[in-house]
Amino acid sequence: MNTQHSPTSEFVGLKNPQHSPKRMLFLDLVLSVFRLNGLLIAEGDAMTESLGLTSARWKVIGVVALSNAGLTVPGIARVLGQSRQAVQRIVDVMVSDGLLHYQPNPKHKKSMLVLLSETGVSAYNELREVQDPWAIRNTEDIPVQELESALRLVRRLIQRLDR
Amino acid sequence: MNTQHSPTSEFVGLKNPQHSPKRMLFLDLVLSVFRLNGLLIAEGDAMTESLGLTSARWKVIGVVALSNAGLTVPGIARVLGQSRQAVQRIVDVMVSDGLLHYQPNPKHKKSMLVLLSETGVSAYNELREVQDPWAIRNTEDIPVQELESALRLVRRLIQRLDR
DNA sequence: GTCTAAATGGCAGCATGATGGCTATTTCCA
DNA sequence: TGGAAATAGCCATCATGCTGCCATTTAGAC
Repeated sequence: MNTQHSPTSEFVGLKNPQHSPKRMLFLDLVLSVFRLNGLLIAEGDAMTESLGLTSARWKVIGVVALSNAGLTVPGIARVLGQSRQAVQRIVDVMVSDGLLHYQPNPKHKKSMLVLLSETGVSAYNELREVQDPWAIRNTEDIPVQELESALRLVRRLIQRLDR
Repeated sequence: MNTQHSPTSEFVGLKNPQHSPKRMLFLDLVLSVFRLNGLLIAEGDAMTESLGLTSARWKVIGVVALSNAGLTVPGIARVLGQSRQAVQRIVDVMVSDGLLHYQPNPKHKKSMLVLLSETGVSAYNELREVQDPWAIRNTEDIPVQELESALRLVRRLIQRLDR
């Protein structure tokens, strides 16, 4: 992705002595999350390219796959914390690509349920076949306890910001 | 932002017993980073709205402010881990908004140095005035040690992915 | 000193996601 | 039950960021 070494947060943070360490720590964390987000998207796109997926799509396919009875578009959006419209666009494309299909929703005349098609199910299986080794590869030298504690902190920040 | 409670990773992860805990933990962390990224951008936009800034712009203004002799556009891009083009667009707009200005670069005929204008300096000061309390507010009940350990993990993942 | 590879600028096109406005449907409560 | 509020679909617009392409400039190897 980068042609050079990128000092990112080492460079951006920790330089101005008039700020409290905690503040710099937090801003450094924020910038690092931005950075990691970008890298994860790039990585996800590259990883799922051969499956005809992208990062945006494996998020959706993952959510749908884990729902038993199907989800509406706004439901997927709520799970992912994204706008209805963004998810609607992705789902429409995925339906026309044959990965998902709509099903009448007994509880709502207009808001259809989204389900995996057969193609979608196999895409999800293939997805897991590349995603699992990727996840393992990226965590093999990181203790579970560290992952758990970082996840807790991230969730804590999410809870705080999501209102 | 969300009209309902958003279960995000609680929902997406931790359901399928055939996966190793570490894998689910990592995927959960990935989805949570996506989520946090979105929330941080929204928060940053709202916070700096009155200053005529956006998240994309305070990233740039922060990097430029911390550089002594100015940086080229590709230099900023390397620090932020973004494409030249994305940064170029933002910088051009910020120059025409009077926040930044270009200065001839003795080392490169075409690649100008980017510096803060006077307006840019005061915007940066105002930025810090809202950003500092925000950072403090969001970390007041979180021990420094937890922030440090999460930052270490995030950076570790960044290093691993950034090649 | 020359020549090749890397870096840069500038252009275009595309993907993702947010927002706002409008209408239709559904839910909730007085 | 009736009406307000929430939810959902749909359309358009904008912001951010990516890639590809090509010409120019710079830097490094020889």
